[in-house]
Amino acid sequence: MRIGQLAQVSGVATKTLRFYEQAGLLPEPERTPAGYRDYNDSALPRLRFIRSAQACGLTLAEIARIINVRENSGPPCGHVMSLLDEHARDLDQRIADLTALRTEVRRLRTRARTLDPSACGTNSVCHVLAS
Amino acid sequence: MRIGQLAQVSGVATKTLRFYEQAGLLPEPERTPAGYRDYNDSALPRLRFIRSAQACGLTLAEIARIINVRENSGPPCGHVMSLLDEHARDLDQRIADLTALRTEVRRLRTRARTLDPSACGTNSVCHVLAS
DNA sequence: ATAGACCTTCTAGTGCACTGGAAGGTAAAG
DNA sequence: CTTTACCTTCCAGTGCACTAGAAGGTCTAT
Repeated sequence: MRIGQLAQVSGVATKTLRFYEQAGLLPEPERTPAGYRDYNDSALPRLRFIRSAQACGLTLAEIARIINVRENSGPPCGHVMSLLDEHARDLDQRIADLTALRTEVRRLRTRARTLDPSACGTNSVCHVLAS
Repeated sequence: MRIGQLAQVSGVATKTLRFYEQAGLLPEPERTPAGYRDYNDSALPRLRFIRSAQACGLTLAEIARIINVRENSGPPCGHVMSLLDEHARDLDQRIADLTALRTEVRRLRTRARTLDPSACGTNSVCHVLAS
């Protein structure tokens, strides 16, 4: 399977496939005599794995690390579990931060409707945001 | 007031102050005969405004735009209100996305504890993440 | 034979908000 | 006079995940 076809069936751009290979996410494929990449059937499940892991919020570096652990030390379950724990905590934090921010933005927006534009002092940029 | 002192009292790094000036967020200050930046009292409230706006999730480009509107067309209230609306919607979306992601990550993490590492097939990288 | 579709490598750019470092000028203190 | 601290400009790098483009090689169809 050549790179364009893999891009087609996987939905991952050609450029991205080469980039993943260079980043250690995809193994180096065989080459045709002309030097064209010739992927075997393991490439597609690997790409699906990468997409699943990405969808969980893992970075490419973390995914590469999981693949590396897998190839050198067998099933990376423990490693993956601690990564998931870490990301769950991270998500808790980010959701809390964004929720607080949303509350503030809504408050400002509501306040903006009750303020008189002409009362906006010339010494500040905006009396809605200046708190 | 020289740049180091302004950095001190504002808590914004010297490099960042020069960067803000270059980005149109801070007006170009006076210069001493030696070419040193000499800030007046308007710089500090301006920096506070930038910090407030940033805390609301506005980008530097949006903040620069608000400042520009203010300087050319007076109080930017309408513009600011639509920006706040937009950011509130954006926050809703991001919070919903992250919450869904957190649910999924927790589900995988729970599942990982019940799966047997030795049952992890050799043809996949990780049976926890491969779904 | 030639058009075009596809492939290769390499370098460099995107967006965001800074941050770091080099090379050099200036001011105040000892 | 020299050290030290501070200032200047300019260029380049950070992290993340790609993405773009140039210059060239190859394969297939007409």
